[in-house]
Amino acid sequence: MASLVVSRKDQIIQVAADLFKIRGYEATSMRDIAQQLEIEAASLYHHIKSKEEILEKICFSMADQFLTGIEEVNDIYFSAEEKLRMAIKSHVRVLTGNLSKSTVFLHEWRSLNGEKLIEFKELRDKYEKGFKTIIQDGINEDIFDDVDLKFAVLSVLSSVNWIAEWYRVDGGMTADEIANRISDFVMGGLRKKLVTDPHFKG
Amino acid sequence: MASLVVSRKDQIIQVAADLFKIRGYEATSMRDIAQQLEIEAASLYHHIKSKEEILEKICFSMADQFLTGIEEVNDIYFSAEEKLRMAIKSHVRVLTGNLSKSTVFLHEWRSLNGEKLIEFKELRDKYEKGFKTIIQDGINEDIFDDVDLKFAVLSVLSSVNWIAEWYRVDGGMTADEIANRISDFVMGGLRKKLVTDPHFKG
DNA sequence: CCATATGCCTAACAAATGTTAGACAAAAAT
DNA sequence: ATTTTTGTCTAACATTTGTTAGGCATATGG
Repeated sequence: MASLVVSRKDQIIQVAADLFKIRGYEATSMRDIAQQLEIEAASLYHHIKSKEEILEKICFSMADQFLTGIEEVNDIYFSAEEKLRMAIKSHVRVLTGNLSKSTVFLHEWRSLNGEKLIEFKELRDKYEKGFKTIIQDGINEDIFDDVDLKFAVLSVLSSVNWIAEWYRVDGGMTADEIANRISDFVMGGLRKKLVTDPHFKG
Repeated sequence: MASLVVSRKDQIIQVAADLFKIRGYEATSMRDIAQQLEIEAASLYHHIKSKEEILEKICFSMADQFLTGIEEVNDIYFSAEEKLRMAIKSHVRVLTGNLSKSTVFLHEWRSLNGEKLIEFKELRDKYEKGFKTIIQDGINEDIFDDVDLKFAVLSVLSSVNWIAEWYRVDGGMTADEIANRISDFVMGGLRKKLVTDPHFKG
């Protein structure tokens, strides 16, 4: 079943993700996807149940990766700052690891319907909660400013998520370099302003 | 022509923007828009030329507002920090002033075609350049860290743009409050780390 | 060597899409 | 009072959409 070579189904999903990223889910037709694979649209249905199944597979597989990352970080005992840096690193790695799928995860999930949509939103909230926990830890540890929690989380998530809008694989920055710079940046906004050394770089 | 009461055309565009924000441009049909106005789809065409014209009107009117804001800021002589705070304030005001249209401006512009798409991208680049100028000023003035310019701009824009994802009119925060908090936050990431006073709040 | 599974094809479908044409009523302008 | 404008309607259109049915070929496994 699962093998080293990419299954046809996975190929379809990846190609679909690439198109969804560029044109959006609704603007991408099954014939567009098929054309990219040089087959007919009807042939896709021997591998997938429906167009929406493709979207579900993308959204939930990414949700899974993002969640796994932050859960691992929260399981380990570390300082809040260390945790936040690790969480950001994990996030950027997942995101840059599959940019197309990540973009779909971030923007196209609203095309999900019914139970799947509810389920997805729950996972998304769970992920936000993971960051919230870390920042709350930081406030408790007196490391971070006592900023409004929700606001801080949103600021952090906005910084990391916007990467999907501008990151290019050949842009010269590795995932970890980006993660470090973002960490420095948001840390500057969160950390207690006690610094004396002008060359301090966090 | 232009009057105090909202023209039918403007009503259509506003209703369309609201739907585009929720479901996306492609997923919103002319019949959806018509239904919201309690008329038939065909009736829309006495006011607008095409579905895409609606999208164009939304995208370019918002681009105009955002650009006007930052140009005003850059015309005035002020410190870079002051300018950045003003630019952020202007941005948040425009954004919260019409959340639906702003969201369309941020996410649905890719459904534009041909010349209009190119034109729009130019305006968008021009806006980014406005922020870039401010931050460059700050670096020259030795107020901001010598961060990579492009990276800093993207960080700032990510912070302000993500607001569209979570801001609710009844959420208890005014536009200016949000602007101030974001300013504090990004300033923490940009400003030279020379602070000694632990109660310093920028 | 045969049976089965895999992967693709053509053809077709019902539904939904953006849009046009032409008619009719009410309001505004002359 | 009559013309013009404005705003809507019904009806229809060509196209595109996601999807299904059924068939044919190649590879796989007994």
